[in-house]
Amino acid sequence: MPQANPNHVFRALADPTRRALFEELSRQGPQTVHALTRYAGVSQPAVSRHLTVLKRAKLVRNRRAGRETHYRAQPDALAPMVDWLDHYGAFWRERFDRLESLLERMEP
Amino acid sequence: MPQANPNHVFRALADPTRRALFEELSRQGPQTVHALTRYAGVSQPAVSRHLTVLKRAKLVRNRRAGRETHYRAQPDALAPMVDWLDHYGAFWRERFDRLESLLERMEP
DNA sequence: ACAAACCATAACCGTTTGGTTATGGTTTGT
DNA sequence: ACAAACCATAACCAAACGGTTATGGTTTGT
Repeated sequence: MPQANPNHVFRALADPTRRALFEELSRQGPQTVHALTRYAGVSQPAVSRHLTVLKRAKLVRNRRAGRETHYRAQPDALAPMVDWLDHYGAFWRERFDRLESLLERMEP
Repeated sequence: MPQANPNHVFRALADPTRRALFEELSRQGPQTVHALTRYAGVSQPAVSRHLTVLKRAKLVRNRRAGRETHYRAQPDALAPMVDWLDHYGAFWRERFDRLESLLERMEP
């Protein structure tokens, strides 16, 4: 499974409304566009286009079911961002390395 | 030390040129605007403004030394992004939880 | 069969963004 | 003292963004 363009991921999550949509899908599970529209506080077309952007970043998947479309979060698409932080965020790297070294001492 | 606005962090890192600047500072250490301009491939004023955006997100700090300004990466400002991923990225959370549970079994 | 519900796309609009050149202030080197 | 170097800010511009209303295509319910 080819990783999504990191650029797409970073760009998609730069907008607070899109982050909120992704968060909602992560917490509450799959939902229709209608439900997400009620949640988001912007118009339905706006939600649709935000979802399109998230989809291009592979952060969500959709499944058509009759007249409604169900969207679900695809959290493993965050991998490029995690990798980036892993690489360039010393704060994070430290925290991770500490655990990993413990892990290695545990299972040599 | 109050965490930077998560919005600022996400927005700042959404631009590839700004990410490149932050990466360069992370890898090579502090550098002047001049050096960063040679690296970035855009004009000096453009670099200056990108650095201002990164600074608002607290991702970089600057120190004036005579006529030059030295910028350095401030990786712990990535914390809001790490926290967010920790919360909403199942992929990531799994990886982390697995290590943490091992850690707990080690040090009860 | 028909009206209503659901969703995506189009068309439009003001604002933000990311780039440029121009300029000016401070500091350095000669 | 003066020219050059370094940097930030201003002014400007095209493109991208995020929102809206309008519209049309499917699907559902009566």
